[in-house]
Amino acid sequence: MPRSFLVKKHHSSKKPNYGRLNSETEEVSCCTPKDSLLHNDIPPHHHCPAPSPRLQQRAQSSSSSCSLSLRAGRLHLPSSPNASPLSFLGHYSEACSRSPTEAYKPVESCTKVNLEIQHVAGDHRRRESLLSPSLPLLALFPAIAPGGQESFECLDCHKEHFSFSGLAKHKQLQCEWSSKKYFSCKYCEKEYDSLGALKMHIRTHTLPCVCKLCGKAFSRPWLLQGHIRTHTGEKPFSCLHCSRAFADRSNLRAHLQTHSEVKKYQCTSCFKTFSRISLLAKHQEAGCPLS
DNA sequence: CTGGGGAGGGGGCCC
DNA sequence: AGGGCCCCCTCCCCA
Repeated sequence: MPRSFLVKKHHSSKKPNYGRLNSETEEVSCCTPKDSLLHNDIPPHHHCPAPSPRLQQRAQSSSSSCSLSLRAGRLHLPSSPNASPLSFLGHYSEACSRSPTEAYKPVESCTKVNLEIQHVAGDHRRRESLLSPSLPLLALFPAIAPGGQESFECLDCHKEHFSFSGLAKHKQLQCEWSSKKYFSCKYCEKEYDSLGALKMHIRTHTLPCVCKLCGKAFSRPWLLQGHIRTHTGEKPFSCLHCSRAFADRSNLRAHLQTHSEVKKYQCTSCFKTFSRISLLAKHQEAGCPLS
């Protein structure tokens, strides 16, 4: 049943880091733009698919640093336990020396590439703890501006900076995109701006509350409670105007509308009122005679 | 077709 | 952070 009207929409295609959250009690995920790149755009298997649409879009959009970032994700970078994020600057020139086609060519071990990136991610996270909010990994790769000067692009808002510290400060204090976190559901496309909201949503997939009487599963305990009332016949919500009682408060509220001469929902054309918005919608869809 | 009841689901808020 | 509750909503069914 579609409930999309209740879901917050973000103009973001962020995807979660499920590996990180699988260690938690529920399979939920948090991702920043950085995480998205680390864990989704660079595939952790051996078949290196084409660059993701997001990266392709960025690569085509203009910035040389974006282009580099894409290549770096496909390059077979040597492992070094002491590698810092900036050690990848050395690979920058290697990447630029290759043609785009070559740079995108699948390498022998994408897993190793992925591990390298993960290593940088770990290093990056240490840096991140000092420069919170997060710094995207790929922002650590400089581009060469037309004048020959290195520039560092914020991959969230695409603003360029001429020093790493400038970029860091921007990410920490100015970039609105970087300060936002998105939490995406692994079972569907919905995104939330808080972990709690996502956990709540994921319960609608996992349905942890099971009725002992009929086995039907629900997302929340109080939904199960309401369902159990259908077995017991309990109706704790009574109408003050008549003798009717209801098992559900919402249904009592809807019922109370029937006692009101002026219903809550009114047609703006004929001014007829309806007890439910769905009835008003039906009225308008059927074609209000005065509209 | 309309109105209403029953059942269930969603996010948000509060504690 | 998690549970309980609230409010709003939809869908199905029936009179």
